[in-house]
Formats: sequence, structure tokens, C-alpha cells
Amino acid sequence: MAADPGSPAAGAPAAQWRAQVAVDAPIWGALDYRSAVELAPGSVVRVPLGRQVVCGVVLRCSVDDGADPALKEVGQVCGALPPLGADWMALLRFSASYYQRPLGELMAAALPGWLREHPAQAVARRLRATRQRERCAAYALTALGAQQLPQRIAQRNVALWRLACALGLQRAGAAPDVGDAPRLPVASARGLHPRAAQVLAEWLREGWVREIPASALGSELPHGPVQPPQLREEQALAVQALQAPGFAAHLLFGITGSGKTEVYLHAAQQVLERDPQAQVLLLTPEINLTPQLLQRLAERFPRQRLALLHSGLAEAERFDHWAAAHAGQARIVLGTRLAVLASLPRLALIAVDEEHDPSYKQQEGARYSARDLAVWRARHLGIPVLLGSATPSLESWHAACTGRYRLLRLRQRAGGEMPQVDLANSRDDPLLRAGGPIGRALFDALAQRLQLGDQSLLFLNRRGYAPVLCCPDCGWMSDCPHCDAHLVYHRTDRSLRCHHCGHRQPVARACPQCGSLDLQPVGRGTQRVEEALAALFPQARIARIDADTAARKGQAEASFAQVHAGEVDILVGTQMITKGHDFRRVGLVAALNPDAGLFSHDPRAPERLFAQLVQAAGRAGRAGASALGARMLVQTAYPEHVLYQALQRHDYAGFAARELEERRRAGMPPFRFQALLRAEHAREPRLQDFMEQAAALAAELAADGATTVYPAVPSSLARRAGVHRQQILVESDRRRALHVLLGAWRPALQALAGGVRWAIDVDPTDF
DNA sequence: ATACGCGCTTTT
DNA sequence: AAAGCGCGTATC
Repeated sequence: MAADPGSPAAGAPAAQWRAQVAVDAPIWGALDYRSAVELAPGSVVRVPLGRQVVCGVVLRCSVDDGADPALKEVGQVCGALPPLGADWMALLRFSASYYQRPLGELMAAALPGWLREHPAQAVARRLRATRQRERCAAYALTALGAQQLPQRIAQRNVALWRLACALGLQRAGAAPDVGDAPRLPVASARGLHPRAAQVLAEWLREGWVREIPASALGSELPHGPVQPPQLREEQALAVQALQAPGFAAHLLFGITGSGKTEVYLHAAQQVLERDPQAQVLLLTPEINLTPQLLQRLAERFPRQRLALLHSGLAEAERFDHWAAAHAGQARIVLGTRLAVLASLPRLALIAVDEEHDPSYKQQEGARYSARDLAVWRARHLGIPVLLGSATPSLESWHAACTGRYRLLRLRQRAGGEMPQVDLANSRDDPLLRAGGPIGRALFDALAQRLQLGDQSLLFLNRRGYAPVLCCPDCGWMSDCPHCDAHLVYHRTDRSLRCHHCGHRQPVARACPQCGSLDLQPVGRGTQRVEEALAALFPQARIARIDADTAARKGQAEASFAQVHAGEVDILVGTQMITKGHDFRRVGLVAALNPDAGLFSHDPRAPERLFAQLVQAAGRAGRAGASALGARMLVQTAYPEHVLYQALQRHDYAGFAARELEERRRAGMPPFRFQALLRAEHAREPRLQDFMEQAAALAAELAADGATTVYPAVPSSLARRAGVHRQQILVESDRRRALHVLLGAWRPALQALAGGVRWAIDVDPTDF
């Protein structure tokens, strides 16, 4: 410790500064520490807290008046890291107050874990080492590599092949001309293989690749960056609109395949060219989608340093990317919702892809909306933000309709056609009545596609074999002993599993209540559909992708690769299969039973369903190759329902107008503002008691008339893992009034809680 | 969060 | 009397 550069030297003059530090603990204010030197706001420090040492961020530093002799001393200062900027501090302060969470907790969520858990020395060492490593900016294939590498990679090692292909190697056929082979930037290699650094180091030793230093990258490139494609007029107009200086929120509304990504890329290019230090933040909903987008960015901007930020990265690696963004070296930052909280000192443009996607809302801890924070951040910085979607959130759509956001439309699909949507009435279908998952119309359509060699994609939001096991004699159902939910029957391992708490038990042979041996699986999951398909189409090659098959690492990816390679005729799966993948040979997409989304208690269920179906439809006919044309088939008992009618007309605007009118009448967002108090406790009476007091408190605070406090109700899963859950909804005409209420409610609840776990969810999306 | 103290129960 | 644990409180 004595040799630590961050510690004050022995015999130094008495500390004379007082630093207010935000630490990761449920403490609302900052804690005060003494320091021998003045610390800039935003400095990352390590401070003693109780008997441990934790990471903190200096909020302010003033001359110590000596009033409190018990103050502890700041431990180490992370001097190697530039202090976090004022705009970052402002973003975090806003987030903490808006979402009613301690500032230190938000900061801890925004900083990479590796930074929080390592001493200043280790941080400095790693930053130095990274700088060293960066002398190599890219790798290129050597003639030797082109010759030997194909024999040295196992055929089925998908990740290694991804790397090799990015270097220009082809799986089969002639060796590539090495002079023309693409350069693989180090940053993009990381997205292609989890241990890319080690693999490439080994290939370097073997002489299969050579290093290209950052300085040489530009001149070495034979053709320069990939030429950006010519924009269509409507795309060019969108890019042009983004040139206006200052803050503006743009809603880029374009169907699947209309080239939204190309608009992001052009807009980014423009910003990067105009200011040689500018940074662009690109948010995407899912980790799965980042590698493809990263690859495209790396091709288009081979000279720019990219950073990748998502929770799938190893901690130390995430730190490297974060540090590159924080230092301003990374010019383009691609990430999931947590990336909106990254430190970006030269941020000049934010784009949010699929802005309606529910995964932008964090559902635990600080329940922030990355999309909303992106807009706040852009406004605060006076820069443009671009929200893209084929099915915008009603909030964004309303903002565009009322002129708060600027609407940019992409009406044409670049390649391929929009699928024709057919609604198959499942009410009187003999095949469905007989208990199968596939109705007459779908059966015929599948048979036809099989004959033509088209691929089909079937989606169903229920994994497992059957959602519940039933006894027809006494009515017993397979219920979870810890939750208010059924145990799902999984046939592959003959187990009953709870999808909420993870409880798992072997399937009963006889009814535990009456002993009947006639237990019946009721309802359908993906496994059962897969089984039924195999029986209906014995000659078809069928694959299934859902959370169960994806649990084995690389399994989902391998299945997707099979689909892309044309080795699968019918793919069955949950939502997972409707996102991102650009299937070239899918002609038919079917939703097996989406009706649950029409009558849910969750008011957002219809818009989620609509978005999901549009997204699924977008998987069909992307290449426009099928002789039959692209088609989507929806099996429904309510073909006349307005949601399906709008879907059939590809009429998002009509659907949105109707939903918004409904929201206006029901007094729901975006016309009123909501917050939800969620609480849980093992003992129901204790929970009830807390909730009654909480509701009474809120009612007192809501005396202004603009705000409504609803009584406590059980949450949608009233008991989970043996814990009871309830919630109180608070609604207000004025955001301001709601936040004033929350600001007073929160400390009162804290004093009241005594063992009850609770949290406030501002702008809840999930009930 | 994490740790500690306080007062209560259970164990020796 | 010693060890065990549920809850409440402070962390600077």
C-alpha cells in the first residue's frame, strides 16, 4: 500500500480538502471524505465504506473547514482515467432523480464492473497495456495463412470460421488473392470470436496473419472503405434532415428492409467527417444483433475506432471498450441499453434502432428507459437523436404526430416485396379442432412451400411441450409450489418446469390427487409443434429455436446457420426467430396462435403484438426470390379484429391512431404519466399492511387533483418463488406533479418498509 | 449492499 | 451461560 501512487505520501501536510463522493450504496446523498489534494468533479476514486473499500465518483470538492474530524480519507484516485465530464454527471444526476434511485447506484451501473473492482494501479496498468496493444489496429491474411488456415480450422467451429471469413478466407474453393483480402480491425474481431485476441496472437505466431499498425491502416487499404451505396431519395432526405444543428428528435419510420440502417450509417459518416473528434452512439435492443451491425460498421468505417458495449462482454474487455469511449478514441459506440449511460465526451449523434423494443426499458434495479434517456441526453447536449422503427412506440409516434419529433418516412422496401398477410380463421378449422397446432390453410401453405423448396418460419410464444399438465378426472393441474403459475411440461427430459422461479420436478406418471393414469398435456409449446410438424411432414427438415435450445452455447447460432445454408425447411421458434436475421429464402411466415395479445390485462399487449407480427412478417421475402411471393399467415379465432385488419393492410398509422385514441380516453400514457410502486414480502399480511400505509401516504400527497392513486393490487404474478407481490399505480396529468409526489413518497416509504422490498418504477411498461 | 449490534430464542 | 438469528440501523 505504501508504494501506491494513489495514496498520499507519508509525512505529507494534513489533508485540507473535503470531497463529496457518490458511492454504490443505497444512500441518497453523497458521503464526505477528506483529501490532501483538490479533486476534480468526476474523478474516480476508491474510498473506505464501513469496513470495505469501494469505488466512488467525486461530485464536488471544497476546502475542508475541519468541522468534522471523524472524516475518513479518500483512498486512491484513479489518476490514469480522465475525470468524468460535466455532461455525463448531469445525465446521471437526471437519471437518478427521474427514476428515483440513489446517484451512486446509477453511477455504478454506468461504470464497467472491472473498473469498480480494481485498484487505481491495476486500472493504470491496463490502460497502458491497451495502448501498447493498439499499435496493432488490424490483421491481414498472409499467403501462408490462405494456404494452411482452411485445413487447420475444424469445420464445425463456427466462431473460428467467422474470424477466418472476415479475413477473406472462403470455406471452400480456391484460396483468395491475399493482396485483395480485407483487413480485420482488432475492434471488430472481438465481436466475431469471444477469444479473438488469443486466436489472432496464435495465428500471428504461425505466420498466417500479419499485423497492420494503426498508422499504416489508411495507406495499406487497397480499395479504401466499402463504398456506401447510393441512397434513395427518401433516405437522402432523412440524412439531410439530420444535418440541422442543435437538438432535434427524429422518428425514422420505415418498414423492414426499407434501409433504416443505411440512414444511420450515412448520418454517422456525415457527423464523423464534419468533426474529426465527434462520437456517434448507436443503440440496438439485443446483444444478438450487435455482431452483424458491428461488421457493417467496421467495413464502412475501417479507419475509425469502434467500441462495443453490452453485458455479454467479459468484464475486462468491456472496460477496454468503455475506456476507449471515455477517452474519445472510439468514434462509434455500438451497444445495448446500458451504453446510453457511457461516458462520451464528444458525442454528436445518437441513433436508437428499433426504438419501440421493450428491452430498452431496464426491468430491475434502476428501471430506466434507454430510449428516453437518449432523447434527454441529446437535448442536453444540443445534438440530433434518431429513433428508428417500423412500428414506433405510441409515445414516439404521438410525439411525431404533434410535432415534437420530426417524422422521417421510408416508404419503399429496397429489395423484395412486403409479404401478403392472410388471416386464417381457426374457429371452425377441422384440423385445429382435432387438437393439432396446424390448421388447414397453414397445412396447405406449408405443403406448397415444401414442394417449391421455400423455407417457412413458424412462431409461437410458448416454449416447452405444453404449458400445463391436466388430470381430466379430477381437474388437477401441474402448478408451481412456489409461484402462481403452471409448471410447463418439457417432454425432452420428461420434466415439469416453472419458467418463473426455475423449479423443476420429474413429470408425475399418475395424478397426485386422484391417482388417474390419464394425465393430459394441455395447450401447445414449441416442442409439441415441432413434434406435430414431424408427423405431418415426415420428409421435411425441421429445426426449433427457443430459450431451451439456445441454452446450449452456440446451439441457436448453429441452427440459424443451418437455416441460412438452406438445410432447414421449417423453422419453429419463439420471438427469438423474428429478430434481426435476414433470411434470404423464407417465403412463408406463420403466427400459430397470437390471440392472447388481444385480450391481455396489460394495456400495452396489443402494440407489442402488432410490432411482433410486423417484425415476423418482415422475415418473409427479403430477397424476393420465391415464385409464390412472400406471405404471412396468422391463425386466429378473431380474423375480424381491428389489429389484424390493420396488419393485413400494413397500416401502422391506422393502428396507432386507434390505440392512441383508446389511450386518450382511458387516460393513459402518453396523455397521462404513470409510476408504479412494486413491493414484495414472504408474508402476505405484512405486505398488505405496508401497501395500505403506502397508498394512504400517496393519497395524502396527491391532494392536487391532477394525480390519482389507485388501491394496491396483486402483481401479474402474485406469488413468485414463494414471495407475494403487489403494486400501486399512481397517475397524473402533469409529469411535474407526479415527480413532486414521488420525491416525498420515497423517503416516507423508506421509513415504513421494515423488511418489505420495494421499488418505484417510473413510466412502467410492464404490469 | 454489507456489517454490526441489540434483544430475543434455542441449545448445552 | 453460550451460541444462534431476525431485525433495525449506519456507512462520511
